[in-house]
Amino acid sequence: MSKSAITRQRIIETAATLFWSDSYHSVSVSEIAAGANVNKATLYQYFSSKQDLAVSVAKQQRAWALDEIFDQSFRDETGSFERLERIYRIVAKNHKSIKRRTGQSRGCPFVNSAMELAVSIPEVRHEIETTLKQFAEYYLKIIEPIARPDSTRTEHHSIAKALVGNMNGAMVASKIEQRPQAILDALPAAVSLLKTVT
Amino acid sequence: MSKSAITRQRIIETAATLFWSDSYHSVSVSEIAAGANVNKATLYQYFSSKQDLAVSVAKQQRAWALDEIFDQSFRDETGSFERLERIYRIVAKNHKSIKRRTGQSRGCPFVNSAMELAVSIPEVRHEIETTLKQFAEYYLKIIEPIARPDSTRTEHHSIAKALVGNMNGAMVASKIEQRPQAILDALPAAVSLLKTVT
Amino acid sequence: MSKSAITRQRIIETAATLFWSDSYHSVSVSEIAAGANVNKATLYQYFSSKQDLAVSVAKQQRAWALDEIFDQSFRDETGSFERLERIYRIVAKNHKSIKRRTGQSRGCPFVNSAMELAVSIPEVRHEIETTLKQFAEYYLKIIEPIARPDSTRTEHHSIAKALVGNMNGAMVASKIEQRPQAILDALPAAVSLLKTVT
Amino acid sequence: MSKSAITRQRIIETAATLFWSDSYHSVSVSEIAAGANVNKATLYQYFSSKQDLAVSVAKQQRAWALDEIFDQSFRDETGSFERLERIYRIVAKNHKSIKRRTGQSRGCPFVNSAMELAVSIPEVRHEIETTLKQFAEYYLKIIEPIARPDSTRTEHHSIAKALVGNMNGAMVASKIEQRPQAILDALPAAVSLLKTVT
DNA sequence: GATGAATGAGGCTTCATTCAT
DNA sequence: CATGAATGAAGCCTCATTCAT
Repeated sequence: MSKSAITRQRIIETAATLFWSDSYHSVSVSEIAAGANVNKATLYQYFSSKQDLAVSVAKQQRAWALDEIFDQSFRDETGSFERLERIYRIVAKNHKSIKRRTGQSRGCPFVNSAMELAVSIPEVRHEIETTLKQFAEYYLKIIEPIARPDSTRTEHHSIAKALVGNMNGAMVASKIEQRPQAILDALPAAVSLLKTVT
Repeated sequence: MSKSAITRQRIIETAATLFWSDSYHSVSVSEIAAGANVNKATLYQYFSSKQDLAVSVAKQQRAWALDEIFDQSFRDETGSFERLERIYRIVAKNHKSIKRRTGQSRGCPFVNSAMELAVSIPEVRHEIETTLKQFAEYYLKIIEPIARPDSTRTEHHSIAKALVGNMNGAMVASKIEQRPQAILDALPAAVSLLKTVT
Repeated sequence: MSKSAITRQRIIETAATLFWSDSYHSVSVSEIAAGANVNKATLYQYFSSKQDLAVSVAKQQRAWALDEIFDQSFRDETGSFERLERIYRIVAKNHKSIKRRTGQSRGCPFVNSAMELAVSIPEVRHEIETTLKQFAEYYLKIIEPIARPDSTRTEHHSIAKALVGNMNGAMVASKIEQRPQAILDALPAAVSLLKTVT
Repeated sequence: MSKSAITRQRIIETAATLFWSDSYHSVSVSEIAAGANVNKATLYQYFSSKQDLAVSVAKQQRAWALDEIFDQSFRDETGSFERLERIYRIVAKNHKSIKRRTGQSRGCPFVNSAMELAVSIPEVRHEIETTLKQFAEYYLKIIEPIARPDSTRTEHHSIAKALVGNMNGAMVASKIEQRPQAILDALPAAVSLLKTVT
């Protein structure tokens, strides 16, 4: 990775962390630059605006989530229910660790950003829509192997979306109640949704 | 209602609308004052700060939601499944109408505010936590009449929370996909969750 | 005293206290009104402006100082040196008591107001100039009985002014060092100044 | 001096002049920025707040006073009485010149600021306390060479403080009477105070 | 005479962004 | 490519004051 690319990456990581720790608007460009150890003007050589940076953050976070949550959960040859459970366990573990470290239950970076920025930065909304679609693809791969033979692709899609929704709802609860355990609490509902196609 | 109370109410309503139409940070106090036809200084005689106003908005929105969604859905003597369905229908109808009028699918005001403000205005987070708890109470009243006799209160609570989560997930989807229909799409999952206790 | 006069007096007293406790600009008309238990609009029926109130306060404080400090010190038939000493003792006692009660060494209300307002409210400066002139009159009455026969009225006036200056300097020190004792510390210099005409 | 340092200095000088010409509260940050030919935001890159600026002004003014008044008066090898006189002459000349130029007798910047800000900006009070202590050191250096051999250090300190007080009282008079001559009027008292230790 | 309600103007501060080296 | 320095615009909030009853 070139020095440029490393700097760029550092800025994105810093911004991602700061945005997630509170919100897009509560973090200033100055703070991001300071956190990434770059001059503010330098930051603007990598990103044309704060909004642009937010879009890049959203993209980067998608890559992270796919890698660290979904690919992880699909790594071994295991059954669908186990995969589903793994997803929830990884996420919950992550959030519990953050809570331990920072005292905060931060919720889902995608949901957070989308709720705050959907209107004012449509591109962020679009990126997150794409992200959630990709999450749904993974859920489809969980559903299909165990689906009743007579079940339709449409049904599968609905369940996949319901599973995305279930997770998002859980993340919302986790943030509102400041209780990462809320994520695991939502696992049974996910399981029972999955069962409806079997 | 006294003149004071009317003015105060007008400010809250304006703020609620504006916050919901984009976000807390994207709306300035000046805009709220202008929208409510009061001088900025007048606004500050009713609310000690913008944050304080956000808290009042959160409280007011709770009252509205309970009145217009949950109480509405419980008005007639009907079955649990119908009540559940009504909740989703009222919400979906509302959001579709807003979309028609404004072009926007705004999502849930509680989820929106909570995601943006949970960290920086803890009192808003707290109010919304309370709100969702009260929503869960209504779901409990839907669950209990039809629950298996051997089902426990703990189970009921879990389902109630899952239903709140399902709705919140649906609202998130509705906002991210800009598609109020997402709310109705989530009804089957809600129904199937409810069935798990019957 | 009529009810009106009482209210007016209460406003002046409140304002005097508040101005003295910090400064003219650090106290708002709202605070004064609240402190005096009157509506802000009522306050404006008694005083045409905050500046006008400041002028009235300056006048009132003159009356108090003459009564409680100078007339007190001249009450009994005693010698000049004792009278001089009494002035310093009364003032010091006062300021020590305030310090005990509030933790603050507030300095001289005349010097404070004059330094802050001389430019922007010339009438306040003028009132305070008059006040200090009247103080000098009292010092003259201390000087004359003991002055060398060959000393001139001009000399007496100079000493009187020096005594006023000595007290003001002491009040400044008392405020800057937050130490009311500074007032008594200045007594020897006053005495030695007085001795120069004997 | 770096460009930064020059800008910073320019802001301090402008603020010092403006504060002195009326008062801290009567001057807005906008006016200071305009006077220093910088954007308001630039000012805030050099000073974290208006209060912070006031503290820096107080420090700068100390340096000026020590340089231009006390060090000047001590420059040549002369006697104590001459040095004392020089201090008063320099100050008086200064104030007369300002009065000629601006029509105002502004008084002492330290006393002015202290009286206005002692309560609300304790750090300003502290800086000015330090300043006056350093002035007293100079007076000590005037006292010691001519003090009676049997006089004590404590006495010397008292006289030094009395001289500071005498000057401050003179500055107060100069401002209240709008008459810089009041400064020179106070010289005889200073001299006679000095003589008390000889 | 008293007061609840309202307000224009302006306060301090911070923002995202750009210039010039 | 990096950065020290600068900035227009806008943020939230408070002020002294007045209106209308």
